[in-house]
Amino acid sequence: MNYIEQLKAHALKVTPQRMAILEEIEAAGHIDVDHLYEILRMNFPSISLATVYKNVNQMYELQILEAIKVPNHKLQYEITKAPHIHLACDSCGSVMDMQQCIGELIDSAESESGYRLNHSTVVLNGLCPSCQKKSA
Amino acid sequence: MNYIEQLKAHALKVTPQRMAILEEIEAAGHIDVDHLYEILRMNFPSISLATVYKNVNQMYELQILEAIKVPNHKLQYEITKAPHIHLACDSCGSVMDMQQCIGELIDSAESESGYRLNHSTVVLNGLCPSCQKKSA
DNA sequence: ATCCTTGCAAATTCTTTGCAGTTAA
DNA sequence: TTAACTGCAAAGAATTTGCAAGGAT
Repeated sequence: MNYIEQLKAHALKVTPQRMAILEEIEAAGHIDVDHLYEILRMNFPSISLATVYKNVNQMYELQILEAIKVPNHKLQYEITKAPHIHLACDSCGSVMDMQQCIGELIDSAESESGYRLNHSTVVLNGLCPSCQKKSA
Repeated sequence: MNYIEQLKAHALKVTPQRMAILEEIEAAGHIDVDHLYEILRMNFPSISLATVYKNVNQMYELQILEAIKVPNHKLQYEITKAPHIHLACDSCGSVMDMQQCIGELIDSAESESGYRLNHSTVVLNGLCPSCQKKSA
């Protein structure tokens, strides 16, 4: 999808910093602020950490981004896409996306609760195949 | 359920501080570290913030607690119970539990992915009934 | 032209750590 | 008894803020 449209739709100006942030998060899949900053600096030496924070927070609040917490790891951000499931490894901290329809779940929760729901974060934690081998 | 048993099962000593932390989290339902500390101090003036952090982190890693992130609010902790759904209000930050079976979801995700899953955090975000009225 | 955004540095807030004394098992 | 736990204070991280200069619309 087009980030430019998305930014404009939220009345955010299309700056090179914002585009770079979105592109790097997209490329990384799931990433925390520190790591994102380190990567951005490679192609964008002048960017400041404060700018990364301001933008990530702002876009998170606008639901352009979502956040996933795994024990022992910092909050990881990703581009908001269709509702899906995250598989998170408690050992290495990696997060994998899984396409599976959770629309029904959301619909039934909404009608039962009276909440007006608009986004979701579903994280299933455990050990990824690779970490299972290591601990075996 | 019995916290004493649970602590012993994880080789954690049963201290008054730990019991108080668990009891206050239970009573609050969902609470962040700061707020928890403030409440604990009322009945436990000598408790230190460092102790709260150490214990919450430790119990989170052991999955005695789980964590929920809502935009604009600090991480909130709760006692780990049977897998269930959290309804979180992005406006007031409140979190409500909803008993609904997500065992199937977990089982199918596990068999499809090769992950060994052992806990889950399902958060559906939106506006609670009360905040819907305010914004109407 | 205007308002938003950036980058810097400082301030603040949050979290962890080391250690000596205390306590649960 | 002894290994774990607590509280304190200090250190260290993480995050936010104020403001002047620059940039997008």
